[in-house]
Amino acid sequence: MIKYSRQREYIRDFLAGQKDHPTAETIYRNAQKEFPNISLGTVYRNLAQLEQLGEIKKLSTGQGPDHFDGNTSPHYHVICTTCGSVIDLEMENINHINILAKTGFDGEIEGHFVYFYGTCKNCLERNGRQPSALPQTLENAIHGQ
Amino acid sequence: MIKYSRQREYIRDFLAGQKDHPTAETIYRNAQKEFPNISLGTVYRNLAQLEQLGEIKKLSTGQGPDHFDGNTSPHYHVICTTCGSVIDLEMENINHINILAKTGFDGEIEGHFVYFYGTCKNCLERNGRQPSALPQTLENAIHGQ
DNA sequence: TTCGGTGCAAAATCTTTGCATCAAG
DNA sequence: CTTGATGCAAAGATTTTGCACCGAA
Repeated sequence: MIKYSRQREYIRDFLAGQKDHPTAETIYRNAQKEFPNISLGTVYRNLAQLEQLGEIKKLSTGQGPDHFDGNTSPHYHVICTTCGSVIDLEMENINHINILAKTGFDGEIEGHFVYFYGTCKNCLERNGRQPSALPQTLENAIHGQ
Repeated sequence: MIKYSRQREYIRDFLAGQKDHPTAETIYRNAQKEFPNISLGTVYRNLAQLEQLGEIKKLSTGQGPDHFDGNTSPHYHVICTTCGSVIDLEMENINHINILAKTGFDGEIEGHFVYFYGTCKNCLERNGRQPSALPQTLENAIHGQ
């Protein structure tokens, strides 16, 4: 049985009010303003719990720490390969790809994770719209999973 | 300038011959059969280098260690949420989703990562085709990124 | 000979966990 | 009271790195 905690409420509310997608570390540093003695462990435990409850989503970008999203409605994200930020994407749903996947898989397809890679507006402007400042690593990683 | 190394060649060849997608640890344990003193650091360094060269791909599943794929042709993967294995998927390309993404993003879309989640044939048979043995965590994570 | 690669171990990064104590129910 | 939540610190899991030595070119 789950008990109320001010720390958990803070984390939920903080995430709900953020349009970016902070990491545990960022959430922790903000929470410290209100709870000077809060620990990172508490932040991680609450994030895990909130995710279980379906009140937040964890975004694993495959580079660096996970990010967290207080918006649980279905939507996709772009990871800016220049600055690393994780940005909401308004886009029609693409659940039809599950059906495509099913035809080629001898088992059950239950869902998908999709992350787009690209360059955000800010970074485009800052870099004078160069062809692609992608690290080779990502450049190679991008097509085909 | 890159110099030849037997260790790197072994890793490349090993990956090319695997249809599953081993982790660095698994590659390491296999390499030890041929190079009893090889170190995990060497494995990681060579994997990073091979990825840079575009000769292998890194698959970040968001749970546990990264997996590596010696097949660099465009294709997608299913992660079995029961046994954790990463399985190749034959499926028509879905690059059109980049265009959908572009219309909703004020910046450049350069590519995407897609991972499907589901249950592989083996696990379905082993578990008598239960509705879904998904951990709640994944259940929540699955729809919408 | 030169300089990239290796083995080894230490460190870095990110996340989880044991435990005594605190506080919600 | 009872039991979940917290703070703290230690430990875990994964990956990276410094350094002295080895080996490819």
